Amino acid sequence: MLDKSWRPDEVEAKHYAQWEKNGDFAAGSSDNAESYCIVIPPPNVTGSLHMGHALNNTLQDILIRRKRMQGLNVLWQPGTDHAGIATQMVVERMLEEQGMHRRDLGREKFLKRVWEWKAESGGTITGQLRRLGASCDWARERFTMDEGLSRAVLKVFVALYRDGLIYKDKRLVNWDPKLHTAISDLEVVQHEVNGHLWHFKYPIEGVDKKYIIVATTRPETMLGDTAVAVNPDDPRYKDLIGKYAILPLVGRRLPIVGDEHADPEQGSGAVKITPGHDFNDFEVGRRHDLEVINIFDAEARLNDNVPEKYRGMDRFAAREQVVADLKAEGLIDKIENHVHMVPYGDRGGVPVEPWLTDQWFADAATLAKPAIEAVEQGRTRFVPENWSKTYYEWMRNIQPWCISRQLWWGHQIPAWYGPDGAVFVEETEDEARAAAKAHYGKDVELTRDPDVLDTWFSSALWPFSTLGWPDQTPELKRYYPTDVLVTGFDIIFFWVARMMMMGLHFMNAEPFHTVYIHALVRDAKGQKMSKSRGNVIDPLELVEKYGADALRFTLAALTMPGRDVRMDESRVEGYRNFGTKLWNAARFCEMNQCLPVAEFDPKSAREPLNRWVVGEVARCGAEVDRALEVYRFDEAANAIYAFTWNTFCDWYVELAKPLLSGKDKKVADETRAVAAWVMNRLLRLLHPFMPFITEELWELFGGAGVGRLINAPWPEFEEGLGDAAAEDEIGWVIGLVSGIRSARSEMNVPAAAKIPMVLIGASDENRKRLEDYRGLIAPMARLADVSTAEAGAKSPKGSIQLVHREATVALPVGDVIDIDQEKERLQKEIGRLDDEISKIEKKLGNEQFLAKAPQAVIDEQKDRRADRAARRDAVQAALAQLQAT
RNA sequence: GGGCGAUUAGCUCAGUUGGGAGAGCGUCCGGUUUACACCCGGGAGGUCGGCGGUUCGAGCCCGUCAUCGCCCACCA
Repeated sequence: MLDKSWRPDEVEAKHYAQWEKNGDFAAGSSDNAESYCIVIPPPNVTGSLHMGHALNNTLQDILIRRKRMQGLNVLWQPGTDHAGIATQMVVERMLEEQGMHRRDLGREKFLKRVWEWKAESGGTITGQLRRLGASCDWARERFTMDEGLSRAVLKVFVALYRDGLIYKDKRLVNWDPKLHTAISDLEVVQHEVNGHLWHFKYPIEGVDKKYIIVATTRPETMLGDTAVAVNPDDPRYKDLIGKYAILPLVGRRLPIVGDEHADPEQGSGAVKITPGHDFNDFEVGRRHDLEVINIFDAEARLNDNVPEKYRGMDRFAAREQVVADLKAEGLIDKIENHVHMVPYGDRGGVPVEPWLTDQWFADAATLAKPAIEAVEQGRTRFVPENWSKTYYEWMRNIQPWCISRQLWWGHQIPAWYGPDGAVFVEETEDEARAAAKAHYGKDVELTRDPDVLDTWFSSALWPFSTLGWPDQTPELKRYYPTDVLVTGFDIIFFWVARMMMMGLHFMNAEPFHTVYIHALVRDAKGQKMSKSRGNVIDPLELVEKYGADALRFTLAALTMPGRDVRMDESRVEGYRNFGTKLWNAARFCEMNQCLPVAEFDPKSAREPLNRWVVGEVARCGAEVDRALEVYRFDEAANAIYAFTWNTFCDWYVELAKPLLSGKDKKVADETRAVAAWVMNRLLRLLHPFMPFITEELWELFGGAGVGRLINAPWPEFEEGLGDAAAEDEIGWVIGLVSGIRSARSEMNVPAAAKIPMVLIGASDENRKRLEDYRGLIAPMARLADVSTAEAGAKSPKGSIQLVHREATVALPVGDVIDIDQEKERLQKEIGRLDDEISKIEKKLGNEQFLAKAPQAVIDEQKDRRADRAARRDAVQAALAQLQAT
């Protein structure tokens, strides 16, 4: 016997362990069955599960479990990412707590520490994914720095280098002065800052007391100025072009150049040019062949290229000093308050500095072309579709991708330098040595490039590197291209775009046919979850409290296209209750011996109630299929929820009670078989969403010798289950019971009062129905008796009539009803109906409507008019009778 | 500046070939009846952001304004 309520904690671990032990998650290895593959977005190896992961992996698991049940050759490829900067920072912070710096340890020992940390914490997140129920093929788990995946990285790097698609260049990059590394454009985030706009006066050379005014938000960079630009068409400054200004504090001569970059509308119209520390100025410098002066060191402290007094100062201290010094010299025109955007490193949390360094770049523009075409041609499809626009926008304007990082944790760049700086890019040191020997004609000392690759470089290879590439494995052949990638919009650029580029370049085929983009998970108020806001909801706490099934179902039900998921604990609670509801329905079935009957054919059911519910579950199944095919997780979840609670529990189970306890054993047996059959189908439909509770209940409803639910076939419903007649009859019963309940409540009939009912003036069909279903209706509507009377018959003295469709129901209530109150209620009802009727009349009186509306719509309106008119008359009659009493 | 999205019940949100305003939660009333109080039954509550247009008919289509959110770019 099942317990009274569902205890997730007791069974979840048990079932997961069994699934894993039985190899239920293992990829199918048959080449015959159709294959279905999802590669997991690899979480950071040292991370822990947050709500975004929970959503992302729940959706994948739903897709995967369903396809597995459908008998496809399924692989859900799991793994983790080494997460270069993030992981290195964590270990650095741990060292810091011991008063150490990574440089104290040296590269080798530091890396050893990182690997130790990985060994220590690397299992956390995969353990948490298991807790969630994720049915990944764990035996195939990969890590981006595994031997195999590292080999793929080297091969890709060398190949792209040889194709000229990777190159080394000296240009301005975003430099993170805290982490001491270059970062890509994508890793820069703009923060709004309340700052100032300083207007400086630069003296014009050879003209006493004449100045050109330039404005800046970054005074300290003036120490690196090498020109002043004005717009060539600006009449104010035209004459100054070709002349020189003198840089205060430094004394350098600055050519005044004419350049379109200077906007006459902005500031003073003249702009200081610092080619070494500003992307726009760098371009201006190129156009005018200006000197590029680097004034910062790696920590953004001023270096020896500035006057002595500023050397070694932090950039912000230097800013104050420069302003003070200029002020002292009377060279500040004015200072305005100014709100502007300042670029920050997304990891380091300090403003990044445009800095001139040697870096490796990938020619993203070239790689992007086929990736754009793949989406244009529909070989890869975004769901929801509008994300393709975002993708195009970025891909068509893509900049060179800076792929080198001045870190230690990651894939070290396979480039070796000879004594004269000649570079040898090879997959191994031996090959580099050989290449160097061929180049120099003798063995020389080589030094390896110390930089590592951007983490996203290896992630870009994930869909094929995890399947074994560069080896031609059976898995690679069977599962690439993969089917769907499930991810959040925040990494379309970082990851999706790059996988497209690399996949198309190296595999000659798009890495996935569908990219399903889901939203962000926010808190109940719609705020982004963040540690600083303190509104982070830990998915594992919710799992602890309500069970993994409840969290999963919540995430699925809240996943609507184009809208963020607002995680409200009350919803999780509600879906936990849903699990309990299902549990109790199962318990009811168990108590009534509603257990699977072998070879039972639902079409053989004779009772309309049974025929009806069979049709309803088939309809629910069709809806789940339809919704999941178009990634409408919410609609699928809601269909199951509504069927389970409203259809099955609220009506079927209740209406079945009299049948189960009735004298007709055949009917009771049929009902038992149908109830069990429905539970069986329901559990299968629900399994992808709520794998644990359904697996637990499968022991009861799976039937003899069918094994575990995870391996059960996805339900397919043949045509013609249920029928229109049964639907009609049960619909009528439900409508009648609802009507009576509503009237009882409005008439304040005590709930416990069992009263007789007379159905007056019903059609022959409905009189028959009432006869047929009185046994079902009476207990549901708490009636003592049910009978019918001819049309126009008076209801028994002291009774109340209520109107149901074409019929009038008289409820004799003795003295429990307040007659005046009831009169009032009927008056109101008449008023409502009159309003509705006049609305319809107006419509039907409109010639244009009659001329132009489709016939079906017109007929519908006529039916409504007839229905409402009949009800109005009936209520009117009831009122008249009431007044006569 | 460019793009995307939102605005419907107290709250969170559904609502597609344009034709009777919905769900969950909350609230109020009433209830232990073959499972379930993590339950059952019933009710109240909405000028569908404003204005204009198309249409016989608009929550839905078009225009416009307002407010809010996100992404990209720029901001001397």
